[in-house]
Amino acid sequence: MHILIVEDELGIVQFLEQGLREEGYKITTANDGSKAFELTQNHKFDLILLDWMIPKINGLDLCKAIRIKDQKTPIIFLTAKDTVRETIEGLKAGANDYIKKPFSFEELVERIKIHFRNKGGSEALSLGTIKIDLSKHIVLKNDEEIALTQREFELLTYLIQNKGKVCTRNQILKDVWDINFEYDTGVIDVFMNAIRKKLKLKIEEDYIKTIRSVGYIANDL
Amino acid sequence: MHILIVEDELGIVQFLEQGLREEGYKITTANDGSKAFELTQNHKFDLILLDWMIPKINGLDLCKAIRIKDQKTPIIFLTAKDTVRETIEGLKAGANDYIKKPFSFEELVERIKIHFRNKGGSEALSLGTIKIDLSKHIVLKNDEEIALTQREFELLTYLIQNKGKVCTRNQILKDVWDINFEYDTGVIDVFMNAIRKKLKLKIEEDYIKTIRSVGYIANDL
DNA sequence: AAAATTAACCTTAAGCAAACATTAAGTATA
DNA sequence: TATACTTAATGTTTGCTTAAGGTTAATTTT
Repeated sequence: MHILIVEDELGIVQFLEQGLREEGYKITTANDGSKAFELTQNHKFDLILLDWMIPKINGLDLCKAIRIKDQKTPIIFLTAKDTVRETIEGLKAGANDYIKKPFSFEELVERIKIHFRNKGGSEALSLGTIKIDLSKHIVLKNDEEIALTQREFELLTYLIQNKGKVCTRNQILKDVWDINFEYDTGVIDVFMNAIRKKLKLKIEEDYIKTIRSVGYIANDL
Repeated sequence: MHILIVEDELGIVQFLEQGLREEGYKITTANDGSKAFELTQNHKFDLILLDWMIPKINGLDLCKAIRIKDQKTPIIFLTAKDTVRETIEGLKAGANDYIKKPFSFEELVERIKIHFRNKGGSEALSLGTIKIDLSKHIVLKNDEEIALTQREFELLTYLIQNKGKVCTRNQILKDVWDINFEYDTGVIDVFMNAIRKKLKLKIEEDYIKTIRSVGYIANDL
């Protein structure tokens, strides 16, 4: 889960960054509005924490600007102003939630979790005619359900989440199997075989391509 | 659509009032139980948001009092995390739903819409031929009443409220048992077994499906 | 350039461990 | 003290991993 923190006060940034890192989130920070906007146009975040008062572009305008292209990513406002009017402005501009300074760290984490809970990973992953619904935990090919085991599901999801990028065998072992050391095993091959078989993907088809002596890559055609 | 907000904390009242006004609802507020009761006797509301802890009359008694004359108007409890267990009392007392603090504004609006969507009585949860009446605390299968214990009821309700979404074992432990740490226990299995047995759900039937090494999912067929 | 060699990958099947189902006994609760 | 909840023990199923043999592709040798 990748969170963007947009805040200019260094103390708060460090506090949030360190704390949220410990919670297991990947963090990127921006200390002014224009830098933040640039980041949002080139990267995908799972959630944005946005201070109301930031240099160059104010939080409200930044929120509106982000929402032009992206209606989905949850935006939570951090603000010292506790007047209701501005809350509403923020919500109208497309923010999803609002938290008043000073806030407890626990409170913030709770709020963040709420937003991830609702999302439930409902973003639909796809690869050609293959669709993955994470919240239902099903895989469809041409709208027909394909039963995969847990590991098969995880591996396929991983490849599709990294669509267009080569996944090396070591990366796969690390991210799917949690094996962080050099280890010669054939599991990946076995599972790739199972996935291709169940999804009826011929090897010469390029949806999932073998990169010999490197790894695998998933690609729409 | 006219909503009554019963809450004593001014900040929350204002936040809710303005936010819901923006959503197009007509809003009336009351900051204590007796004032709220008076309002309900002289006006008709389409929905009531009710804090658990309010001055003069507590939320639970107020709920009961309202239900003497009026069985229809949806009542949603706003409740702090650590009183969820008591909220079940609230549901028995005639509330239709509850929402845990802290909640996101979005989440609240979603819940409100759900109640307006299926208006025409208390919200009936269902799964195939299984029906749950939250206000009566009753489970029916093919119109025949099935006696469930409290925990069984809560677990089944939870699964059906999240129909179509996978409920992980950790989520279930957290939301039904309020166990927020990693803990190896077999309770879930025992209760799933009891529910399936009492409702005569065969494992190979997909109303409640086991997702191995993830959790369970409820589904209409 | 063809054949032989090697290395990486594909495929299959069997053993084994983990996850789940089920039952019963112990513990808490109302 | 009876009912419901939890833990523990046992049985069952599922699927992960290993291992072994077959295939393909790249490299080296002839």
